[in-house]
Amino acid sequence: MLPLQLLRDESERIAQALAKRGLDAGPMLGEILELDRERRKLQAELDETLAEANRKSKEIGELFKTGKAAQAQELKEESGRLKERSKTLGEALNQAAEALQEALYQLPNVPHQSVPAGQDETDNEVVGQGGTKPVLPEGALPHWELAGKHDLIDFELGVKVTGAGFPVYKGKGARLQRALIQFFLDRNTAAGYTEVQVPHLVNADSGYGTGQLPDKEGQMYEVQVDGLYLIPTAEVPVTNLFRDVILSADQLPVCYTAYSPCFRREAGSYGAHVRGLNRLHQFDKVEIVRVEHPEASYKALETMVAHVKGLLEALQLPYRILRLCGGDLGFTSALTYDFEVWSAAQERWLEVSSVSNFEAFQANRLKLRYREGNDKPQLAHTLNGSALALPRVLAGILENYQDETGIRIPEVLVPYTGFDRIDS
RNA sequence: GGAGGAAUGGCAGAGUGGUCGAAUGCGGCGGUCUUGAAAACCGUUGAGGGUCACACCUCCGGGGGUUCGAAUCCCUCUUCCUCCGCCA
Repeated sequence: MLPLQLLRDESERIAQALAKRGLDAGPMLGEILELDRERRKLQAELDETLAEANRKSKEIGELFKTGKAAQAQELKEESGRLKERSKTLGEALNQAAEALQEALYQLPNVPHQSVPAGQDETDNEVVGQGGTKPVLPEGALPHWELAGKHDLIDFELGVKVTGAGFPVYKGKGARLQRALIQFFLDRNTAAGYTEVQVPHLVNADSGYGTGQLPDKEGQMYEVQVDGLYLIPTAEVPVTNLFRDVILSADQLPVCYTAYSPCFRREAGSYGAHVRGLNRLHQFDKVEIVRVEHPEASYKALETMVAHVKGLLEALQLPYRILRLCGGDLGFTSALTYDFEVWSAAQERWLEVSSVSNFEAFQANRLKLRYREGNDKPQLAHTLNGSALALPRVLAGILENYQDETGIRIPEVLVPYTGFDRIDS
């Protein structure tokens, strides 16, 4: 949710920037500003009425004390009329405030100036790459076949226990996955991120805080009886740790990392592109989250990008970095870099990380602020990124590291796995 | 799951119908004193809306109600504590 003050001050600029998303925000902004005026007008009227009623109440108190009951009675009647009026005004105000709130929820974040205009993922801009695509041996296999051949992952068992998209990892497959989690957490904490373990179910307030609600409701699994949602990413609980928080400026930046399973309904996505580990309903991810001073947030974003890059280079996986275009940019993000790993056997790129600056968009919903000295609290900036999402990294390792007889383990992982090859 | 108690400002803790956004202590910030620091003393110190700035309005866990008037009374929800039961 964009800060209202920003819309009042810079609606022209915002409308232009939102055009990069292919959105004609002019009418929406007009409506919002109109609702805002309406709301303030009603608020002023209500305040005036309440002020009057407050004065009357005090007078009545005085009159009773001095024994002038008859006069007090008169004032009571006037007070009653004021009460009626404030009730009506209050209802009108609530309606206006609610309409304003809803309109604000509809408005996505303003793309950063560096965001390229564009329709969809084909317009994303490649801003970096590294590693070399391997030359695979004769008879190389896609990861789901490798996983079956070496008994690393059992997709069918997952179907039996739960359904499609819930794989069962076994033996060295499970071990490799755990090694990756450990490796990522170690690297992240070494880079200054504090490890946290957070709930995997969140309440609706948290969903609103980070922007999953109200619009992306269908993406999350919901536990209706308790009003809870399974997290689609650790971003939700971790960022919500800071809901309704005022930090002092010298506490910034706050850097957290968390491992969690992620649950996504991914309704309507089936077919060849979701085979194997390409797209799952449950997967593991290690996330990094930062709360930053607004002036430092873009520098922090570059730091995060460099860090994620370091992870992929340590694993020696061929990757590329994309700057998302306006059309592909997430609703809550101002600037996003995607990291993709080359899937050698499928011959396609797989997204393994998405690093974003949300500026004050989430902070505004979260009421996450910082205070400089004794100044008024200001909205902080929030950022996050995957570091990294596990299944596609796993897929990349299996495919890229396969040789004639099996699969090698990236050197940096060997201390974590305890084995350096997978052979059957 | 059952029975009781509680929820107030950064923290602790007063306040049981009016002048209470709220005593007091601690903490924070500013100052006096000091070579400097500590101590002591003085001042200041919640958030949101609104305004050029004031005024003014709202907020004492959330929601609803009683009353001219609610932190204070009633209902309800949530959370925490104590006891009992169950349990990884």
